[in-house]
Amino acid sequence: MRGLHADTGYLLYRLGLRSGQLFNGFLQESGLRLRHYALLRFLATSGGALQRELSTTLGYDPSAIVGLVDDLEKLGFAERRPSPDDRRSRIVVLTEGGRGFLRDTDEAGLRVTNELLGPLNPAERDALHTLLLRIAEDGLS
Amino acid sequence: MRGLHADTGYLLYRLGLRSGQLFNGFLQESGLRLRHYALLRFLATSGGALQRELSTTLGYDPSAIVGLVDDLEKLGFAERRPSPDDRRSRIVVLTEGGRGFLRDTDEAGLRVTNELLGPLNPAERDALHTLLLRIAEDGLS
DNA sequence: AACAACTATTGACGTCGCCAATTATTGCTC
DNA sequence: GAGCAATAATTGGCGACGTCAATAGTTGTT
Repeated sequence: MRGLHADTGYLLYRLGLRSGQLFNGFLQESGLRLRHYALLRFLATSGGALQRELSTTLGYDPSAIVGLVDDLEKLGFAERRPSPDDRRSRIVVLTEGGRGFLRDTDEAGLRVTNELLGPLNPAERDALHTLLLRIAEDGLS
Repeated sequence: MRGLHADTGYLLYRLGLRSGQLFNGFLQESGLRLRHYALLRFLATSGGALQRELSTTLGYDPSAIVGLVDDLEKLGFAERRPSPDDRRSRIVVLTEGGRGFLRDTDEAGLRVTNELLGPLNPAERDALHTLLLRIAEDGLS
């Protein structure tokens, strides 16, 4: 009979939970959660996005995006702007406050990842990241 | 600025979600969820366990274990037996029905993992599993 | 005998993923 | 160009989940 951790899928599930907990722990003091952080980071790389794009890229339900952007607007980290081509859409952009927040927390985020990947040396971390990326690109985002 | 998937921790979080969804999808028809399946599989390897052991090993809250074992008892896949040494404890054991269920679904579980790890060849899957196991053993279960 | 520690259980709270419905707007098509 | 399907954002609801507090019963210790 196969053991509990004999299955890679189950391992991924459990480690994903643990990773989310660690991230949320470090974000706790700022009042944000992992979802907000992911959204901010994506905005930083894209320069601005429709909420629909955020939904498909981040994999969150459109209804979830609404609340997340609401929260970020309240904190002054992002804002909604009307889309010139399509009045149904809103373009979400990072504000200067949001950029500052990312700068301040970037190092802390790395610390969390370090804690998570504790027993792995740099080469192994690279290998793991590459493998996960391959899986992620197949069917995800 | 680091990209969205530049962080291994976030990748793990997202893939963990996806893995859980896949597993739950395949379990849907049986009325169970991933948590039940993990519990059954652990029982199969251990031969029987106190609920407290299940809680620490699987990482679920003790209160969650109660409901899971309730469900499995209703389906006749497991049962609670009094512990001879300690009347506070109950020993949860797999029934013949539970063993049969595991036999029937074992192959389907492998299919899910195959789907998840689609783009990886066997050697890569081994490497990934080994790396994840190393992380898991550090602080988890 | 009294008290701290532990097991299982119940209940509550907030978050999350998912789905349905609604409103405003756009694009298609006839 | 009038009618209609499709789309974007939003609201609300439902079940599952992680977490914590509280309780009853039991054990071990001192």
